[in-house]
Amino acid sequence: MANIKQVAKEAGVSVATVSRVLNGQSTVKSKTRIKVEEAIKKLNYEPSMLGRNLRNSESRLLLVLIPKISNPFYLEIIKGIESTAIGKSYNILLCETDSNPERENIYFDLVRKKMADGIISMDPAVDMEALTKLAKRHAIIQCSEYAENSLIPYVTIDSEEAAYRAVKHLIKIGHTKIALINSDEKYLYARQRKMGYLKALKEHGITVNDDYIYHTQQLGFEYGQQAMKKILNLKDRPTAIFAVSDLLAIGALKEINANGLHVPNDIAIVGFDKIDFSNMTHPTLTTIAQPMYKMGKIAAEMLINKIQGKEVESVILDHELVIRESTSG
Amino acid sequence: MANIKQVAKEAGVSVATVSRVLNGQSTVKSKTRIKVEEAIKKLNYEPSMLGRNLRNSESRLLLVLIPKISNPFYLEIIKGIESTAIGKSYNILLCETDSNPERENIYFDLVRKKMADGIISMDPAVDMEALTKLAKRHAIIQCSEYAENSLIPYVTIDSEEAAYRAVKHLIKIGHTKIALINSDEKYLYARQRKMGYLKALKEHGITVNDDYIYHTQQLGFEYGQQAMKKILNLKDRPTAIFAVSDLLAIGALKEINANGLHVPNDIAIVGFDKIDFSNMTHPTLTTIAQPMYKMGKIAAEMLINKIQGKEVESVILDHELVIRESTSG
DNA sequence: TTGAAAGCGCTAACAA
DNA sequence: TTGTTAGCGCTTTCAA
Repeated sequence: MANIKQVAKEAGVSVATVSRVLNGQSTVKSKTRIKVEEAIKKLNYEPSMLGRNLRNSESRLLLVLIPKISNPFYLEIIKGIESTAIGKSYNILLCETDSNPERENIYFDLVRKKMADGIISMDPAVDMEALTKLAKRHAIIQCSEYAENSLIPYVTIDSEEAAYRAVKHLIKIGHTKIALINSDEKYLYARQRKMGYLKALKEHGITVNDDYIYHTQQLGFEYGQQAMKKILNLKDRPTAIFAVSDLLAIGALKEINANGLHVPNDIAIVGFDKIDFSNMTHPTLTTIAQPMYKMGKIAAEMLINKIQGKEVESVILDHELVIRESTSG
Repeated sequence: MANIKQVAKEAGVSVATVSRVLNGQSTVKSKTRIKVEEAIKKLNYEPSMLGRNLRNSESRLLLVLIPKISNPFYLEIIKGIESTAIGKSYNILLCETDSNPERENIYFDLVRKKMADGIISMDPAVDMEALTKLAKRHAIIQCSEYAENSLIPYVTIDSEEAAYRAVKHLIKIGHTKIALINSDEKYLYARQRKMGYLKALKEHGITVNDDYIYHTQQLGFEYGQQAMKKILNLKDRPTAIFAVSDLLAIGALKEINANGLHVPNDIAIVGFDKIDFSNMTHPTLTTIAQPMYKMGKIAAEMLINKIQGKEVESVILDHELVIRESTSG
């Protein structure tokens, strides 16, 4: 395969001139430019990113860390990241961490070894200590998930407020016995969403029933199903469920259906995330919509700015309650 | 950040020796090795892939082309690819083509520009002409989707046989009025699955009813829903549906449920792919399971072999009919 | 407007 | 067992 030297020779110019043409510099006489372009065409030349990247000391690759690629919540965010990245000549490396520090470290290594220029972390289980350390020498942004008091910039929504609105909606339509299917409270978003839940109950004078609060180890249908199984076994069964993720809500819904109960008449459900599938369940799921595409877009812009050495500020985006069949007969 | 030269100086050896230690060559005296390792630790040195990649003329990046990242069918395949790739010190670049030749071309460029060492294509809509041309100079493997008579190696299942079995199952449980929700027949797998459908009907002396055959533009819930809407409007309604993708089947199921009909009593459904969701629907979905993880694993192995200049042979894997509630009262 | 030359960080051939 | 050195393909400084 041809290299820049051969093109230069073919065009009868120096490699510097070829490089200038490649990079669209205006200091090249158009006659020379044409000669070079013809040589490029003739030799079927494609500039190698390997040489360019070494010279520029960059890889033009962005790492995106997610815990589970199977969680559809991340899909739109990733799209937002990618389209922004591509627009600025970056590509993204999608990394599933499985919330496993070892796998995480493999990906961190990619940055340390200059194989990637920066990281967008969406893993709530990320090793914050390691991440913070890495952030001293490398560009890192947190997206959706973040750590309080962290110096790493983030883009997210107000989870507490969103949960508060979701639960308030359930109260407004007449429910007082409202269960919470939460994920592990070691995650900030889980704590925040619980706060919102408690705030709504308190505001309406509803006593908190500890039997109504469940935690799952992971986000996934099965976990929602399991939690719902226990809830259905309660003597004093709740009439509404707030799940902190659509996946959990869908699992819960599945279990309710399987027991011959009716949603929303017997039990109403609210989820969180507005994944595509939440509109395919029977009944469709009331849920909280996050501006996922926008979030991804902003995260990518923040990261690229950071890579370029600019100052970057954290951002909190709006959310929206989407009322569908699972809370309205 | 430290480079190899500084490490060499610190350790009092040459860069060649440092490189040898880095690459685990056994020709280094252990005393020297220790000196070098200490220097590496002291300077917090991380070898740069940029230099190494240029020198080795490789990027150690594999491109994986999929049409839609939102189709869960690809998830397990991707996992299979990635774990195999990581095991051999490759990373993967997941590329959503949207079946758009322009986006495709952006990704092809990555290979041309040596930013990636090879491609696993899973896009049925890929521009085969462009792909074949690219395959002359670069390593390419087709996974799941492939072109007949193409010289590019592939790993896949026997789609016709799988469809045949699915439809035969419906016939065996008593159905004769069986509709087909197919995707666009410009795709090979769509033609093959239709062949299987026809073969099963023919074998049992069932006349083909053209009103029972539908094509969708894309794979997605909505398209299955739309097709089902039309089917439900038929005067002589079928009693069973074979959809060539779980996504279509789930959309169809949604529409049937929404019309107050019962699956499988009123209408039975078989899908294809055994995506996770197919076990979360109400009722759960009978479907064809493909060995997705294995398929991904093999594709990655084939590609890496190809990159290393080895000969590679196409592979056809087994599938399995998974009978669940949507075809058994 | 163009060219010569240095150098990004690494590996490997060759020599010692 | 180790060192010297060329060179992978590119960009950019400096000089002309």
